[in-house]
Amino acid sequence: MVPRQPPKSRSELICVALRSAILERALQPGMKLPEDSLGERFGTSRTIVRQALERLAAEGLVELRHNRGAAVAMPSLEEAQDLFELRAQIEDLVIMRLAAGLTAEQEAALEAHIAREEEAQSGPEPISIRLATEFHILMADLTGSPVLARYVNEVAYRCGLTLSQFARPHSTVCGIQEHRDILAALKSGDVVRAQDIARTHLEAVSARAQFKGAEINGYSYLDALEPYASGVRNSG
Amino acid sequence: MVPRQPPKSRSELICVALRSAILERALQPGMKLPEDSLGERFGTSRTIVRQALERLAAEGLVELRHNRGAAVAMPSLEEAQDLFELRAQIEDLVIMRLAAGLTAEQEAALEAHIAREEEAQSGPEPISIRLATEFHILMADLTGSPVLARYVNEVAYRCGLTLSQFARPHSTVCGIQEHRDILAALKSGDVVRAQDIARTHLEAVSARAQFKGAEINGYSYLDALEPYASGVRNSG
DNA sequence: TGGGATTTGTTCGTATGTATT
DNA sequence: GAATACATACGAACAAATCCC
Repeated sequence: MVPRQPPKSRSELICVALRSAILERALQPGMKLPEDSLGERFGTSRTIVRQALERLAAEGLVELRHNRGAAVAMPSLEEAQDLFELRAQIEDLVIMRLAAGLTAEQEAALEAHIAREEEAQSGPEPISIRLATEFHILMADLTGSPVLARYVNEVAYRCGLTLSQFARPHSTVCGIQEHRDILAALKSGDVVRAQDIARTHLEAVSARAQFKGAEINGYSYLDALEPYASGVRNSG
Repeated sequence: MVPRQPPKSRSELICVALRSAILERALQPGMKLPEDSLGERFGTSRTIVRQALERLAAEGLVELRHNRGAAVAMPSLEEAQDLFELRAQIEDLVIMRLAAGLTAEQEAALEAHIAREEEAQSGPEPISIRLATEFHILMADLTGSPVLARYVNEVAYRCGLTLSQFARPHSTVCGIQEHRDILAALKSGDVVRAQDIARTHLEAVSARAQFKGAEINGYSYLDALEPYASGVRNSG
């Protein structure tokens, strides 16, 4: 039973790895991303890395300065606020669709994810942070709309990046209970209430964040990247 | 007085050209986009064309099938509806910001655009179609928020693509009067009314569209592309 | 079915541009 | 301020997959 190898290209895998690394704050805003060291680390040539970086730049996670290399994007505070506002607006649509009739499978998927969040609570903090964002991405996926999935995915990742830049080190971004509340509201079928709860949740997340001024330093990103890279190398 | 050469890369210029071509329906959904012929047409190598195609694929305007080349995307009817719904939701934010206090420059810019739409009314239809979409993109630009500008831009272009696939040949997508109404509502400062008008406008556009089944044929895209290509070649 | 032609995926070398001493 | 070191931008060529007859 082959695990249904999805025909993902090598550069897509690198994208996924870098996105996770950014969301888990292993790669912090401002860190440089030279093509050849990444290529060496991921076991591929610069061309592939370049593709990945260009894609991430299109998504707003990476800044690509002409002839000056790539770096993890450093969104401004204004951008951060715009992103959260936009995200709430888009997720309204997601909530609306799910609340209109939550199937058993959808409910099970959301519960399974919350369970994983609970497990991760005792583990390393970056994992919890990533799972918290991915709960929202899962909701978007469950709508079955590629359009919603795509944009929630992108905006949520960018929000995660802004948190990495502006949030205090140990602010509790998680909010597992709030995810449980959202699920309950979805089950109730009350669209407006579900939207309210989700919106309040997002506002709480962004409010918990904006306290620390941006600080960029500490550069040993290559070691920080190792766990993400190995997954790509072993996939040939 | 040098016309301030914008530091746009060659591939970005090709992106812009292809986007315009798609929005003006010179490139229709399903048309193949071979790297070689595009490179020859734009006077550059395949590498650059490839970058542009990858970017357009990330934006959802182009479908990139592994080892099978690129083609203009063929969104499903469901996707089309999702895109218009999402677009209305995002543009709510745009309207909210502009209606909160429209400056003289913003007003002038919108009026100038409407004037151009009026001029184009007697000219070729594809230009009118493009200008109609770009009115919305201009509104997003005028908010000064790169985030809003970016996503309205992308979703609006994708909506234009869906219209190209599903709208009847000579459906009047334009609605210049509706744009005037939006501007008037923005000037009045009544956010809710402005949002209502904009939303109604978008619903009207998408309603005018969904009548024709998708039909793909007629392939002489190389000639159709010439006017877009020349602008790129002359920019070195 | 098979083979040739066409198109894409990838690598690598060179040129160009930027930062640094 | 000039020269050096470094990183990216671009293009030509090779290899692999697909398409078409």
